[in-house]
Amino acid sequence: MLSLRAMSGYELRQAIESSIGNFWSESFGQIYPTLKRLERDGFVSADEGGRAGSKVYSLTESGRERLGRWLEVMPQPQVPRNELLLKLFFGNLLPPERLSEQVAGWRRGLVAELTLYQARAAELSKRMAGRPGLPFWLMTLRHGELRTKALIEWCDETLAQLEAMARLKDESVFEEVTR
Amino acid sequence: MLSLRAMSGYELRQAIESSIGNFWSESFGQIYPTLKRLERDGFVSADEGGRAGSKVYSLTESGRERLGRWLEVMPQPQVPRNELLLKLFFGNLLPPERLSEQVAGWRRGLVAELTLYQARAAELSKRMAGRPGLPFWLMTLRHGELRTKALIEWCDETLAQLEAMARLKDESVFEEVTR
DNA sequence: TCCGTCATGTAAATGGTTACATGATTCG
DNA sequence: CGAATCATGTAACCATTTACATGACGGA
Repeated sequence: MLSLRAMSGYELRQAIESSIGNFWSESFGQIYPTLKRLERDGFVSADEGGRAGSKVYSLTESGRERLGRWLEVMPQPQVPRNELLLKLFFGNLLPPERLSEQVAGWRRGLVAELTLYQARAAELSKRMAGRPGLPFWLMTLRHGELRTKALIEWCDETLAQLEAMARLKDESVFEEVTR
Repeated sequence: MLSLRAMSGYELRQAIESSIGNFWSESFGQIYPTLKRLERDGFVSADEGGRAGSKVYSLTESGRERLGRWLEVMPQPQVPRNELLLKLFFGNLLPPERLSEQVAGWRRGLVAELTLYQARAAELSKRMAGRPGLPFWLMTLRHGELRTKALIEWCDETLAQLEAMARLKDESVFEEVTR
């Protein structure tokens, strides 16, 4: 983030939240100690900020070089954790309606996410036109868009199946009663 | 996992790896202390295993009830972390070819994942036919399939864009030389 | 003057992996 | 008999969040 512009720790967090918040996040408890460590190691330098006690950090040459080397390293796939899927895996221990609620709730979140991606892409294209980073920023948004669309599709498919299961269960109860 | 059958800590890990490994994982360093804690709290009980010193854990009634209550709680969305996207975000600091390599590498991993999902779904449907959990297990695999397909699509789109960028850069170099 | 935001930081707790140590059993 | 696998466990370390404490500054 400091490669884009010099910032305080506080601004850093806002910048992270508003630009890469969809796929990365950091808390103050991470940011401040890390800035100190980076300063100690000469990767960033601290200057007096506008107000008393505040500091503005900027990337040093050494830091920029280090960033470049880090960017070149292929990231290894991380272990995913998805609590909804974990619960769904044990779905037969729960009435289908309960599961439907959870999937539906998740779907609502995804739809909100999706509209956010699309709005942000439109806004960025205007506000940041000509900036060298723009194509890459749009790529990350597009990733979110495609991913979210696929997951919404999955929710719809899954909800339909769960509903069919619930209907089947009701029918068998009906048969039991009429038999 | 113990709701499916009684297991040792070692088997537990294998079971996790082979069934929900796509969206969850646990290490021995987590498993063994957790089993002790669960036994202390009465959620699981330990019996003598087949070999000396080994224990087979099973879920108690209290544990099954607790599991049921946990299943009902809606999971809150977790903060995602995607290192590839993080690097892509700062893509203008790197030659496009370097980025292409990374995206292509990721794509290879995704393709392998996808074939695994499809193979597993076919195998499960046969081997576990009639089991009450089967529909839910297939749902989690279907999630992986749709998600992975979307991400492969994104990779293709992104690779095309990166290539176009690289071509554009080469052209402008060519112009500089011929001018 | 008081509230909201800007701003920095630390301590405690949590969650999780990795490395290490140890030993039983099985199979070729 | 040696290697692979089954099996349990602990200690160190790393990453991360949350809660807390503190205070500056600007504007209503």
